[in-house]
Amino acid sequence: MPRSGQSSSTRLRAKDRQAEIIRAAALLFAEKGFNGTKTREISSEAGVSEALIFKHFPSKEDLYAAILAKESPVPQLISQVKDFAQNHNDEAVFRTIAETIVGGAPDDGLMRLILFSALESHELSDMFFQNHIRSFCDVLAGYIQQRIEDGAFREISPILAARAFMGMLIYHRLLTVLFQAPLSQDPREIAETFVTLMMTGVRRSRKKGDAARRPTRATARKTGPTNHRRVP
Amino acid sequence: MPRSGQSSSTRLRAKDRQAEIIRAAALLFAEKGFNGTKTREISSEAGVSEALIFKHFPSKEDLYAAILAKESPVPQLISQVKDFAQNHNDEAVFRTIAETIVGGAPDDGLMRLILFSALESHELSDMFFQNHIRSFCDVLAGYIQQRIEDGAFREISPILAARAFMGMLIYHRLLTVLFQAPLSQDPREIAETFVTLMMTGVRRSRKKGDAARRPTRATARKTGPTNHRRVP
DNA sequence: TAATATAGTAAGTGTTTACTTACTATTATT
DNA sequence: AATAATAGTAAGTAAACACTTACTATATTA
Repeated sequence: MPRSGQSSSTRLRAKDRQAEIIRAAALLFAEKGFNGTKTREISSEAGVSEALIFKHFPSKEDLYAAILAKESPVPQLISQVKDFAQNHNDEAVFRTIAETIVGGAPDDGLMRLILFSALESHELSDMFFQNHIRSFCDVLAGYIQQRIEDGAFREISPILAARAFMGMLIYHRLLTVLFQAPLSQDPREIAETFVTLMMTGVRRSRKKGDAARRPTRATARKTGPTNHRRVP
Repeated sequence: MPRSGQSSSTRLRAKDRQAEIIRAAALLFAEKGFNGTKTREISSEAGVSEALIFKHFPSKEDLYAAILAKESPVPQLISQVKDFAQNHNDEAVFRTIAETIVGGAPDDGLMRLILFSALESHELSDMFFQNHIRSFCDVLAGYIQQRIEDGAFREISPILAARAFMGMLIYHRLLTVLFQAPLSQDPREIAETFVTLMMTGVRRSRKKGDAARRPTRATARKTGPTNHRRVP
């Protein structure tokens, strides 16, 4: 008689089982971090024995790496934004980004994974950050730079302007993810407030002599047209 | 002969020793989080035996709680801001906050502690967050609300405007703390860029009919004058 | 200075943890 | 149907962990 007992679950192909283990592990790593998650919990969540995890992944570290290595949904958004950017549709560019992020992307689990991996400074953290956050800032900074050259935006450091906008959105997301601090407004309303604030802040006003008191030209030029690729 | 051996260190009073242990522990908790830090490491960093830690703190959890319970340097900044606020000195209000945060407060260790405690969701995390972050938003939102009533700022949700500004600053700080993504500009220049962006974005423009296309009055009023205390 | 309280440690203890070993059950191939 | 390969597990193991115990050293005070 079969001694294996209560295993009523199906027997899967290696790839499918790995995917299932990754799913379970990602859930727990996002919830409790790398050090806070035990391999026994992962196996339990995946519905398999602990030993099987090590059949598929040499170590807990490797399993974690496999999760961080999964590609992000960000590039899709970026290409979407680039379409609007080519048409110089400022409002669409900002609104698309704002509504996506305020609307809940990256989702709570991914947000927590990004933060945990950054804090616990895994080898792949930098790449993970690059994929999910920095690429956004780079694209946006590039667009702002171009719009300054067009004369549509006032002279402002493109990197800082991009960081400022992403800051509004990511910080908002951070508060909701980390501290369950929900707002009464609905996401689209929130997004629009941020977009309006940003666009009012960067648009060149029609009237002359509003550009404040410091040598703005120096600031905008000092960063240079290529510099925005190096820092988020 | 004294068998205790290499202990050339001084014998301290309980309070001083506790402070030293807390210092060592805060350093390590900020670096590796609660689960990533071992009591043996703490004792080593503090230069005492592991047993002594448990003489002073019943458990590792209690030690962590003692660190989170320490009061923050934030209230001082808040009172400073309130002075400017009473004089309706918009630029000073925003600039003081911006220069403080961009200038490096909270420091790297505190930033990491806040994030770790939020992610690992300790009992005291909420209070810790309240003390270090939310109070800022509350004060700022209150000020913005008042300036809207003064007619100095356009009608915008005070909570969202406050979040937006704090977002620029905290996100900027986050990037430098977590990803060592330094900028070529000096902190004051960076702060000023954020301040200008924010003030341009919220100030009521002199010309009529600039307030965009949506019913701004509804948005600003819906949150109400007291609502900004409930959410960051 | 003897008594007493305080500050400190060396050497454990039971439990948990990442990972292994030695085996069984199921599927695919010939 | 026999063979080989794959998918899976029960029962470990050595090390690491938070925390104790039983003791020693140094102050303070009557």
